[in-house]
Amino acid sequence: MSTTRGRIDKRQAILEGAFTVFARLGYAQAGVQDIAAEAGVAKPTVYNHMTDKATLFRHALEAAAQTVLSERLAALDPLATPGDDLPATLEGVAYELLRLHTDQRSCSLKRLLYSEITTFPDALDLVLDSGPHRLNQALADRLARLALSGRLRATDPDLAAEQFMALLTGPLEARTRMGTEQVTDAELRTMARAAVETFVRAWGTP
Amino acid sequence: MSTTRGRIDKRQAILEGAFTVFARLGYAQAGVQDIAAEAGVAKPTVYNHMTDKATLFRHALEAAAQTVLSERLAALDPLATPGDDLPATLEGVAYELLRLHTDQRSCSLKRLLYSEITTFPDALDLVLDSGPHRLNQALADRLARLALSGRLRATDPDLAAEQFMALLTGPLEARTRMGTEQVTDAELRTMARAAVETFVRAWGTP
DNA sequence: ATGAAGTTGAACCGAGAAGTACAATCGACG
DNA sequence: CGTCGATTGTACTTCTCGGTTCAACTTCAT
Repeated sequence: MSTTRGRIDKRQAILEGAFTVFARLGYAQAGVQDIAAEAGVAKPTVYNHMTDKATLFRHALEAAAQTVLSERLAALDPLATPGDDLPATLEGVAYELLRLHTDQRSCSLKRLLYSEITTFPDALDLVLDSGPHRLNQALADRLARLALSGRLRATDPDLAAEQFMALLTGPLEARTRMGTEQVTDAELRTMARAAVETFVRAWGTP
Repeated sequence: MSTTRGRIDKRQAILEGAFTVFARLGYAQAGVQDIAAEAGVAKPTVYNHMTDKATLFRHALEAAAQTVLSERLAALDPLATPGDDLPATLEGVAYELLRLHTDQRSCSLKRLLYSEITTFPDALDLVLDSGPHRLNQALADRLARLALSGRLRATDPDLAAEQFMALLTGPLEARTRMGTEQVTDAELRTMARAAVETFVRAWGTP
C-alpha cells in the first residue's frame, strides 16, 4: 500500500506546486513544465494524475480554498467564549482575520479567482460557496448569541456579520495595493481596532 | 487636418475595442486579431498605433480607469450642498456609487487589474493612484466640511471616508458573486440604506 | 493629376507551449 | 529473483498567436 501512499504524495505535491506556480505566473503564463518542476515531478506524471491543465487548475484552486476557509473559521473560535471585555475579544478575532486575509495564500487565491472567472465560471461554485458565505454564516451565528445575551443590538445578525467583515476587509484592498504589498503588523492592529471601534459604536447596546 | 481626426478616431476605436475584448476574454486569451475585428480595423493598423500588445493593454486600461474615476467623482457632488436631511443625501450618493460600482466597465476594470497585477505591476500605478485613492480623498473632504458644521463626528474624516466606502462596497463582492452577476435595483437601494444607516449610527453627532 | 500618408487583406515567420509516445528506470510485492 | 505498475527524461507533433512584410487601395493636399 505504500505505493498508493506514494501516489498520494505525488498528487499532493502536484496540487501544491500547481497552486504556487499559478499564483506566481497566472494561468496562461504558467507552463505545465514549470509546475512539474516546482512539484519535483516529471511532466508526464502530471498528466498521469490530471487529464488537463484546466482540471489541474480547478483541483489546485479547490484545495487552496478549503485550506483558507478552515483557517478563517478557526479564527472565529474565541467568539464562542467571549470574556468580560467584548471589544477586546472582537479586536483579537478581527486582528487574526486581517492577518489571514493578508497572507500569501489568501491573496493569491483571490487574484486567481478574479483573473480566471471569465474562463472558468464554474470555479466560483467550487470556491465561493464554501468561502465567504460560510464564514459570514458562522460569524452571524456567533453575533446572534451575543445579541441574545444582550451585549449587541438584536437586529439582523446577518447584516451585522456582513458589515463587520466589510469594515474589516474593505480598507485592506487599498492598504495592500490589491494584495501586492505587505502591511506591517502594527498597522494591522490599528486597522482591527478602528474597525471594531466603529462596529461597536454602531452595533453595541446603548 | 481631417486625416488627423481619422487617426484619432481609429485610435479611440482600437482602445475601446481592446478594453471590451480584454474584459471579455482576459489578456492572454484575447488575440490582437479579435481586438482589431472588434474595433473594425485591420491588424497592422493596431500595430501602427501601438507598438505592443502589452502597451495596448496599458493604454486601454488607463483610458477605462479615467472614465470610471470621473464618473465616481461626479457622483459625490450632492454632498457639496447637503439638504436638511443629511441621511437622505448620503443615501442618494451611496446608491449612485453602488450603481457605478456594479456596472460593466467598473467590474471588468477591477477584474482585469486583479488578474494582470503579476504580469503588469506598473498598471497599478496607472490606475490605483488615480483611482480609489482620489475618490477617498474627495469623500474625506466632503465629510470634513460636514463635520465642521457639526453634522458629523469631528474625528478623522479620512477614516470616516474609508469606512463609508467599506460599508458600501464591501458587501458588493459577495452579492454580485465577484462581479459576475447583476443585482436588482431594489437590492442596491436597500444596500445603500443599510450602509448609510450604520454609518450614521457610528459617525453621526449624538 | 500626383504624391504622400494611412489603411487593408493576406500571407508568412518564429517562438513557445499543450499534450503524447516511448524506451529506460525504479520500487514494491509475491 | 522476476514481474508489474508508476515514474522519468527526452524528443516529437501540432497548433496557436504575436509580430512583420508587402502589394494594392483609399483619401486628401497641393
